[in-house]
Amino acid sequence: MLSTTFGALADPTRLAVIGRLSRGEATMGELAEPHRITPPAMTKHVGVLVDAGLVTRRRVGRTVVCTLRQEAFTEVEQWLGDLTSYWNSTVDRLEELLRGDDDDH
Amino acid sequence: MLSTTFGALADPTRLAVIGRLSRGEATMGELAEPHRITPPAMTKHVGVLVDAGLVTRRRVGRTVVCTLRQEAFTEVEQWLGDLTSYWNSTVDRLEELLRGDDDDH
DNA sequence: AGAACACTTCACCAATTGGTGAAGTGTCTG
DNA sequence: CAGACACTTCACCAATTGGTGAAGTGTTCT
Repeated sequence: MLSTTFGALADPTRLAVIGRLSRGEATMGELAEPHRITPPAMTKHVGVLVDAGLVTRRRVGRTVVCTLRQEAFTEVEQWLGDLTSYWNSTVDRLEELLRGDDDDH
Repeated sequence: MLSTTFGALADPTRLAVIGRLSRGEATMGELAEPHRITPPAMTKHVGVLVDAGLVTRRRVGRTVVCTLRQEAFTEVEQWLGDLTSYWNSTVDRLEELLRGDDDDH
């Protein structure tokens, strides 16, 4: 569900993790490092992102490497696109009309 | 904060409210009607959306009319744009390389 | 084999969230 | 002015969330 995706993004730490992962893969330790946070807390945060389908985890040696699943963001893009395209086709036109910017009529 | 915005969108009822308001203004009653939910619950949901800056409320007679604040979504658009533009400029190129689709080099 | 490392799982806690019914506030209608 | 109407505020509740320290798991290093 889309609300689950937004729920996963509804936390500054997790948003920062997404930002970090958008620059490339990272281990749990690398993700935790900039945030004054304990390992269990980061495990939970990444768990939320994995459950929402935004991130994948795999074991590499004794580390765990996390990767962003770009496909998961297409749903959000779609939703936002639908929302804003509607405005562009109706509200903006109406505003133009109200302002009198009706040159092309 | 962006995480607050996502937090406001992290609920199916509130997502439906946003969808409804994208088609035009609506009263609290109109917003509550399709969701088997009590008035206090809808007051809370809309309150969350107002606090996040996504919606404005104004009294009209004895009803309360809600309106979407489109500007609030530009922050999300910006964030999503940054995220995906990065993939388009690097990851896709890398994948092309790995697949051997390097015709234009 | 034993120690160090990089997490994860396991209680556990305080704060927040989504819901409720009951009572309160402001507005229109007869 | 009395009642109906459209909410909102007020406790209150159960479930979820974000955090912790302590103990457990799997991997590498010596």
